[in-house]
Amino acid sequence: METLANIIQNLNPPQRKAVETTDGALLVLAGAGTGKTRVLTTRLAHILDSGRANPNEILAVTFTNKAAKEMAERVEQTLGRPTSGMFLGTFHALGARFIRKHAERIGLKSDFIILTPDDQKTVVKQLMTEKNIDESRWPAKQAVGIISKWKDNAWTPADVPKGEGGQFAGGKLVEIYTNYQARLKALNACDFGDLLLHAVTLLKENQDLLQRYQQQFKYILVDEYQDTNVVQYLWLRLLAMGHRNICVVGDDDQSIYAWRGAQVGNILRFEEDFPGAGVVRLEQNYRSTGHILKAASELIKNNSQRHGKTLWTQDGDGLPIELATVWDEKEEARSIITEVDKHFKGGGAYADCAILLRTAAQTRAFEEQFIRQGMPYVIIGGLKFYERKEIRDALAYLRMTHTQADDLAFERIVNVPKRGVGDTSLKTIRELARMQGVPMFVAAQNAAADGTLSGKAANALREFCEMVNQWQEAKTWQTDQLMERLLEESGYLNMLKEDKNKEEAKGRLDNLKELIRSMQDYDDISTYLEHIALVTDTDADETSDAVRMMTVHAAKGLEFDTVFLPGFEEGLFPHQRSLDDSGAEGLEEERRLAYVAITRGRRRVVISYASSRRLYGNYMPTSASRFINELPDDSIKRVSVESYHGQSGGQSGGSYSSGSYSGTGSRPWQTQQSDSWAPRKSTPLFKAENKIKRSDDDGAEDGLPIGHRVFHDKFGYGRIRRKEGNGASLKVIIAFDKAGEKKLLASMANLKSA
DNA sequence: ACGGCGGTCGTTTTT
DNA sequence: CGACCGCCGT
Repeated sequence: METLANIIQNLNPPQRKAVETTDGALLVLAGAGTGKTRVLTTRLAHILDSGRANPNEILAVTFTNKAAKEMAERVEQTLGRPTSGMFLGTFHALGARFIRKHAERIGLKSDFIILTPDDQKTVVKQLMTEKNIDESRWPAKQAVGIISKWKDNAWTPADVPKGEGGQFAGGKLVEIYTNYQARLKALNACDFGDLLLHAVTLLKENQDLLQRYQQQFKYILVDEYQDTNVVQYLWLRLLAMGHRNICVVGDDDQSIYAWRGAQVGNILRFEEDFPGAGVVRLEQNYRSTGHILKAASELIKNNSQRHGKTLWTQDGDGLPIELATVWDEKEEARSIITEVDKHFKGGGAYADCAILLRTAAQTRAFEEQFIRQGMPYVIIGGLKFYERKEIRDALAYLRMTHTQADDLAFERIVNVPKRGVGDTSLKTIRELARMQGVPMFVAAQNAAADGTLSGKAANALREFCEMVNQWQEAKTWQTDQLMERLLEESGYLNMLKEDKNKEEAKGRLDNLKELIRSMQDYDDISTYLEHIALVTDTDADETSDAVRMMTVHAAKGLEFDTVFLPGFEEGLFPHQRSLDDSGAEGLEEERRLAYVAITRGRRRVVISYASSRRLYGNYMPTSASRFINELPDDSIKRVSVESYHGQSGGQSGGSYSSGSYSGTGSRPWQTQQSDSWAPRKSTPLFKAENKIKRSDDDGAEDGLPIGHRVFHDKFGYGRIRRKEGNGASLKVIIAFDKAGEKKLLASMANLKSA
């Protein structure tokens, strides 16, 4: 067992300094792959082990649950004992914990619910409708966005500067914000922004609390400091002013959330905020090869707003960064998949490979090709589990059972499945509730009983309320069992089982099963609801051997053997919108994003760009990203995509070869249109005579025998299961190898024999 | 109450 | 091109 002293001894000098400089303010500039987590955890272990502080005197803040969890595990591992009592968690989780403890001081109850962005939109929309604000001119979503930004800036409604919000909603946005906060209080709810805003308000307005916590937290540690926004900064500052032992770790070059309120200025200004602060630079990289680091370093040098550091490695140069031009996004996807295939056939794993994209929409072209080629892939950080419709519905049932005053939950599920309670009834209930000052659930119950509402709606509501009342008596059940009962008795499961869109409904049912399974670890509803609100578990299939696909934002903090970076084109990366909205600063953020992307690669990085890309349906000509020109010639190698000619198995695709362009000093791709990447007609996969006759070709023989193997352009290979109908409306049910079972119209599906 | 049609709009999103 | 939303017709 390695002792702590040993671990510290084995750190490199700057790392050791970052661990041992425990007192005072310290800024640790930790470049990508420089052993940041190791330093953080060792530092915490060192503070505890040396008796400088007890666990409950340490505040350690991260942005993600994943980072918090990893840190907790590694501190315990290093220390050899549990660290219970330490205040370690995300800004939001710690904020929630703090607010729950002192909820009454800001007019909340400690069991307040945490609203999702979707809930926020619902509330704001209602407020805007009440004020007769034209939602087509001023979308509620945008209003939520602006209000959230105000909260990021630590502005309560009273703090919003005059003129902020401009003419939005006829200048009434601040009014809406005020009403919104009042409404949340009535709902006993906080949105994500409130978890921090209220935390700061509590400290500002309660001297006793401020003093108490300033005393308590002897040591404060902050991860990813470059991503902190104003309200997070203020919170930290308030707490740190007691002992002034604050250590922030971050990398200004990896600040990619300015558009969400993060202030790069926080990290750039740290030494002014905390005079006398020490600065440590971690620059030795343990992740990537020399070429990758050189390319990334040269790129980021083009930014002006930075502390400045240079990554280096003891290891060799490795492979140069490969640069490929392709015709369009389809060829881009095919060529990358071919490269992955080569990697796999050479004994590598699919999971070594990651495709990092500027925008989520880019996944589409890849998905189509993955399915077609039957290559396993996972999209990481797509739709969050709890953002799925069926999950939100299920949780609304749970919330309804937990608190019958949860109006948002009530509105969400009172008519799901359809019970015959429409907009009109709902509006009546909403108004009644408002007038009587009672929850909508109570208003509905009354209205159905006293005849304010009648007919079908009243009956439906009576039944619904009766059901909820019964559930409330089962509140103390195991959460998973209760959830199962709610879904069954509400008719939700039946609704899905009868859904005509079989494939989709099956997926939803699976998700609900997964939800119920995840509830087994929680024995009461409120603990579970807190968990689900603040924790996104996206790492469900981290173990599966599949190509990883995600946005660059989602890739921050991760690393892969081989990284593919498609779409390095002007307008896409850097994204036009960043340039339009934020000019030079926007460009710098895009460049940091590119820097993050490149530094994810351990051994191999492949950048590509297309000459033409489909945008909103039509093909647009594109040009190479300016970032490509900012990469050093010595560390890049031009590769071309070979053409393909009906390769075995009918798989089409391109493959890279370092042809005539390798290592040249000139930049041929800017001017040349070599025929090796000119558009080419794709080779037909099957000869015409192999093509299955369509049903309308021959009434007696449709040429689609059950059990026959077929190929479909979108879904890939599969086997015919059943048939329905005949003639022009003949449908075939095919079990695809990768895409699951689909029902297709034979005359449209363009199936080919396989 | 609710399904279907047509007009609009279209980055990134740790919590 | 497609998803989403609101409005309109039943």
